[in-house]
Amino acid sequence: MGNNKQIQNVSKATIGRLPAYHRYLKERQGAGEKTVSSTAVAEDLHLNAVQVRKDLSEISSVAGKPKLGFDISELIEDIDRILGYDNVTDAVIVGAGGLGSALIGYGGFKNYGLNIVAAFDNDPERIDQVLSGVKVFDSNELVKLVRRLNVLIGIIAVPKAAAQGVADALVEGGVRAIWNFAPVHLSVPENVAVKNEDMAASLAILSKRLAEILYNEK
Amino acid sequence: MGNNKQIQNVSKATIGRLPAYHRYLKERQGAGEKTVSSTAVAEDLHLNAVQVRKDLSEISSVAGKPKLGFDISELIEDIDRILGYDNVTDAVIVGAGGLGSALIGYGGFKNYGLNIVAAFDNDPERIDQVLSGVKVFDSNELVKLVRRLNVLIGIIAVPKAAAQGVADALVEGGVRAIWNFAPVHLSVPENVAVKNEDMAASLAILSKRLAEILYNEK
DNA sequence: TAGATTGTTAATCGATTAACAATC
DNA sequence: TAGATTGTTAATCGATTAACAATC
Repeated sequence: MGNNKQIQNVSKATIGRLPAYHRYLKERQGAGEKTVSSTAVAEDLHLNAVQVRKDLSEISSVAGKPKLGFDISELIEDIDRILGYDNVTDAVIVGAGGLGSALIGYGGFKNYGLNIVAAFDNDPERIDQVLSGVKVFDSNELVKLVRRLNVLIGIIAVPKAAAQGVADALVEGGVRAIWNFAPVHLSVPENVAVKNEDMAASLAILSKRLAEILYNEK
Repeated sequence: MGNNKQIQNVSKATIGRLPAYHRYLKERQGAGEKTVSSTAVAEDLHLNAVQVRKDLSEISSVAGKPKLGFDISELIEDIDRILGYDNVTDAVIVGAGGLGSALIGYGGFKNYGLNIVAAFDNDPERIDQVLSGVKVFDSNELVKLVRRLNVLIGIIAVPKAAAQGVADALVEGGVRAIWNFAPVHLSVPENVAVKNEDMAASLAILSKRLAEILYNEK
């Protein structure tokens, strides 16, 4: 019942699935549906039905109804609130090269509650450019600007040799969460969250599955 | 003992950590070290020492020596072999826009055993371009070309509306593993592996940790 | 030798899945 | 009403962590 479900209470595994539910629910809503059953969600997303039922009942502020299922717009609101999609958070990105500019250009992060307010680079050719509406500043200004803008999230998209230095600067500027696209382990204080986007790890897992598949049909 | 450790026997969680070990070991090797203890690895990568010891003993073809630790170059070779970093696999990428060209330009995948041999796009402005040495072909040629090149891995970096169609074409061409950067669930036959690079899910998990940190010091 | 570090067994933890009664 | 679908408890699974004897 209560309307105060908090992100803290929801398991990490469930949180990781919420974006997929959100996309799916938006899609069904767009198709004019009003309710959805966990059975249907499970089938379409290729998940276990019990898992979906548990996830949805855990996050839903309104109980599902036997025979009917869950109210789609209620669920969407709940996920919006839990993941903070409704109140956008500011972030900065460091590194305006290939990956950095792709991330800036993607633009879709706004839908996920993330608003990139500034980019940083130390290449004079990139400084002062405006990429997809985001201005590139000199890395020297990072600490000062991050502090002034009161930004809590930093995205690292620099070559690996530079990543730790950037992390240090972000922390010094007051950032409390770092999304790291550089293939290195970052050392940060305990009270700063780091999420590594480790492409090599993803690729390793995909290769493992591929190897299994090929092996099984040998 | 035996030199035939296979990727199949190693747990998924361990596989996911191997790339980080690999990077770390390369670094120590570069610094002139010959052996390394799991205690040291654990400390530097902020992992649990028992976990590291278990991972390393699981993958190492040569047992670690009490007091000394593991032989660095042996470990590197073992990981190379398990993850297939030693025998490069060909892949194609579909979508040569912002993210696609960033991935192509990254180039570092070769170190991870992945060689991008062709790109596809349906935008006439992009077709026939050569990005970082990779030629962009017309998407119409995808099935034919993938089949002819005998490529087993496909990378999807197209807008979400196009992703399922691309997946179908890749499968038709004979691809057995798909690395999907589009924010959609793909339906593929059972004997095709899919690894979703779900940025929204990563971001959700990072936001959760940030929320916890801020909550705890409220 | 002494002790740092290994390998392995057992305990714990978190997440998934199975089973089933409750109910719209 | 009948039955599809929920919510919840218990069983299972995989992964992590703790404990400790073996050993270079």
